[in-house]
Amino acid sequence: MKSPPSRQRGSKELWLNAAYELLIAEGIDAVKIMPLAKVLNLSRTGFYWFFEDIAELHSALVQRWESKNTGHLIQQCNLEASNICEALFNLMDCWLDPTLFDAPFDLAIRNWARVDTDLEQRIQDADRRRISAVTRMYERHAFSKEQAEVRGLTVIYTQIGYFSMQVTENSAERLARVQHYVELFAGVSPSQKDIDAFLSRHATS
Amino acid sequence: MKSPPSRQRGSKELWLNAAYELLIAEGIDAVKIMPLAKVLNLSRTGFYWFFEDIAELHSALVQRWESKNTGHLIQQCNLEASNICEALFNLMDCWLDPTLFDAPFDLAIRNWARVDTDLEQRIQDADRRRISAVTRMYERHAFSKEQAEVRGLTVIYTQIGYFSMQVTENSAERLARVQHYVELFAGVSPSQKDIDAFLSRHATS
DNA sequence: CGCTCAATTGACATATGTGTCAAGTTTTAC
DNA sequence: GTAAAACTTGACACATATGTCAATTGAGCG
Repeated sequence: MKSPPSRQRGSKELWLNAAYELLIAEGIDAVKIMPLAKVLNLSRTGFYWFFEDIAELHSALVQRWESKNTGHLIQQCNLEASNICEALFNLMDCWLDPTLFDAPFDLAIRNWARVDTDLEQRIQDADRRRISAVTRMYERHAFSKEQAEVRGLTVIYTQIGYFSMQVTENSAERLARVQHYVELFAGVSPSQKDIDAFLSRHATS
Repeated sequence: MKSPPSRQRGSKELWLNAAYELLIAEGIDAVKIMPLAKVLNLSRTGFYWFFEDIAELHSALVQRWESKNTGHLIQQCNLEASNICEALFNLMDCWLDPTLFDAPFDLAIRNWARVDTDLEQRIQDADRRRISAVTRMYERHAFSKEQAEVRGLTVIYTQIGYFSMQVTENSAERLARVQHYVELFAGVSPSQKDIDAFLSRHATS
């Protein structure tokens, strides 16, 4: 059995978390052992007790990403909804709830993939799964295959574009804007009932 | 007067062009003097004859970007159009004509800005100008201020998202898709006349 | 107490990057 | 033809990164 860890100073998680923070803040090129050691106040070489080399740290970061963002997005698309607006509001929850979707993480991984062929492949798989989930959502709400596809693509592009541009709106602005996005992507105005349900989900406590 | 240059091996443009290629291919962290020298088959130190230091090279890259992408996008928004679909088709020319909009360059600069505060400021200015141009385009075609704004934002986000995701469609697919984007962003189907005008502009010779 | 083993460390070897400088080599212009 | 301007170079000094290794620390246990 695992006894209470009562670890010494370092640990795999400690290094990994610091790497995650650096990746998000400055991109993969900043994720280097020496700066991490400085931040953690550990000796640089201690790193090698937990990881084979820097490649292993990098791949641990990718695993963390894979087991997070895409899953939640697809889950939101598959929630029960009685009309397209309600379904879109469910999806838009990802825009507003950081526990559902870690946008800075997604962005950082995406930028990294620009210089890493393997990772690019994995991203494109994830993107296909996301787009397909949104497209099927449209199809369930009586959109033609072609309409569903264009709207599925556009919704995902818009989300990535929004995050890529690092828009700084306060949450009230964003919340108000979402209703208009839903109208645009649905092609019809959402009912007051659906708007209210959405707003109450995101009410500031 | 300036006599015909008939340069020796190096030149400011030579280094700058190589830097531009590297920036696009691998991001700003790859734009370093040693690799550039290797590519150009020049000695590393020759660089310092043309540039003060690496910061000057970087700032030359930003200047090149500023004097290119945003201008053309705004220009396309301001073209005369008799309806919103025609106007959107004009804008979408930027998606299809690399001389109007250098998408990889835009992306590379955008990623770079994530770790450079000054540059981030300049990008956000450019984004504001782009969004405002699209918004005013909608307003000229009788959209309400609020509608125009949401649609202006969405069009720009979609464009950035599309390029960020490095979608690989062949030009026929993309051309077909554009018509559906126009329909979505206009809220009405484009006339056959407007479609034809658009298609003939982008006919493969 | 002192053994053991997980965790940590500093010294070493090596690679890649920046920037300076004095000494060269071409061109061009008179 | 020659002198000045335009350009190139290798040697040097220095900083930051990766990875190996043998020696050391220190917590817990018998």
